[in-house]
Amino acid sequence: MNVIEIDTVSNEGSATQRAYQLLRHMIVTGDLKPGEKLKIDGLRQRLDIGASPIREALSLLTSDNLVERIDQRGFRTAEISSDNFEEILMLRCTLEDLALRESIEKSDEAWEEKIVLSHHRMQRAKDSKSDTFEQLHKDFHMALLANAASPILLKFCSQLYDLNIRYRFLAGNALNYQRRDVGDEHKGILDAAIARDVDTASERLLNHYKMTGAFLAGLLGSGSLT
Amino acid sequence: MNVIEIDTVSNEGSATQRAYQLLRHMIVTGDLKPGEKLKIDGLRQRLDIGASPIREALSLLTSDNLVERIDQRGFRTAEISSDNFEEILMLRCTLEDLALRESIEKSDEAWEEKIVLSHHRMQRAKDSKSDTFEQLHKDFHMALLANAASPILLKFCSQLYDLNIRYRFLAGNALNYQRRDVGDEHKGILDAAIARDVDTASERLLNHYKMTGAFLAGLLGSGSLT
DNA sequence: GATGAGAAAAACATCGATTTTTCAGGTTAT
DNA sequence: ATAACCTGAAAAATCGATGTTTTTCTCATC
Repeated sequence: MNVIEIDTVSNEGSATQRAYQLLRHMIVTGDLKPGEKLKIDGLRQRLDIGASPIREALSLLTSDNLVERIDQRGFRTAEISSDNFEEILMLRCTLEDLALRESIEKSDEAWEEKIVLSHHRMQRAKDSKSDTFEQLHKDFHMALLANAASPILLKFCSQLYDLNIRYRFLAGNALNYQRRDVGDEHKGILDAAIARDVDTASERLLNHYKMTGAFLAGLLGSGSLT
Repeated sequence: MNVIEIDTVSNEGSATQRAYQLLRHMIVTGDLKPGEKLKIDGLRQRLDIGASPIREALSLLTSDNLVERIDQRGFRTAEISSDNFEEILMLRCTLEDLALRESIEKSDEAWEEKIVLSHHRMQRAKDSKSDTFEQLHKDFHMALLANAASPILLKFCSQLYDLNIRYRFLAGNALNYQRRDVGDEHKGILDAAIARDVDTASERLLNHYKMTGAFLAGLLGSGSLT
């Protein structure tokens, strides 16, 4: 048993997990374009992972709505459309509202400390590489909901978050995103959550989504993404 | 369009699709018990399908929350618990309410005809083999929602339906289920939907779920399923 | 009688090769 | 000119074999 950790990132976990993470990242960030055909052989070479793990990873992504599987005809990345975007936005508002209320209702000190911490980490990374910021941004939003004792609901929220962020990346993320006063919005949500003010927190959270949503919907409508 | 028996699935489509359908059926009906280890080799022999398609099918089922994957340690069916059941019930009520309202709002004659037809088919199969009835029962419920132009929402509803029906099967489905006046409840929902009476339809639908839910929650609480 | 090391067995994960299916282009018949 | 029909290349799906990890079992030791 040789414990030789040469390449921590690329060699830990199963090949399937690695393929899943890599592919998801590539799709969400737009590295693989909407509707693009995903040829097994091409990906096999590009990721240096065998066909079976790639196939399994793509099957997993299918259920995340990031990949479509066409029987006997392979896989392709999910298409984008303004209808699709609006549905995601609508569902996020409904489900995150639900989750946030439950999360705050069950709140305790440990949870409070976690959201403060993840907010701080996100703030600190405001100007760093967008990948890092985006991860911390997701962490913050999921931390807000994390106290809801509803695993399925949280899974839905996480999926919808990724579907949504994909549109943001496709629109050229950081550029326009951090220009609005998102910092203030996050602080506002955090404060209301700490104060256990459910209604205010929820209202601010949904507003936060709808603002970004309206902006992206504009882009989609104008056809600059298709 | 022909109403085909489920058994005809044996040779059509890809091996992965077959494995997926078969396994899902086996899990939902309780043929594979909650928490049971799913040994690839055993399933390979039992279904007469190679390991790769089975693996892929299990990956798909993982994202349906019917199977859990433990890295490097294989697959097992999802556990059951009363918490899990209550979450499913809660989410179904929220999401189906949403979908039903949108579906009725966008209603047209074609949709109206479809729900009448699927209701009739379900009624006709009331006394037949439970598998057939259950399929038509799901068809009816999904037909009610089908007009909602929200593919993701419908997918969530379908997933939650399967998660829920699993509990019904585990409780010894048909036995107690058809004893209550479920026929009347269905008719009531159908009538309200045809009349485009959104509030009544939604109220009846949710009641329909909560009645079954309360019964099953009782069983779960008493520990007769665990 | 409990414990823990180490070996054997089982099961998982992955790869390479083979089979099956689809797709594109050109050909023939109407 | 168009539609139906081949045909070969490309890709997907699947199988069988192989390498690794986990689990089980044995047996000596405390």
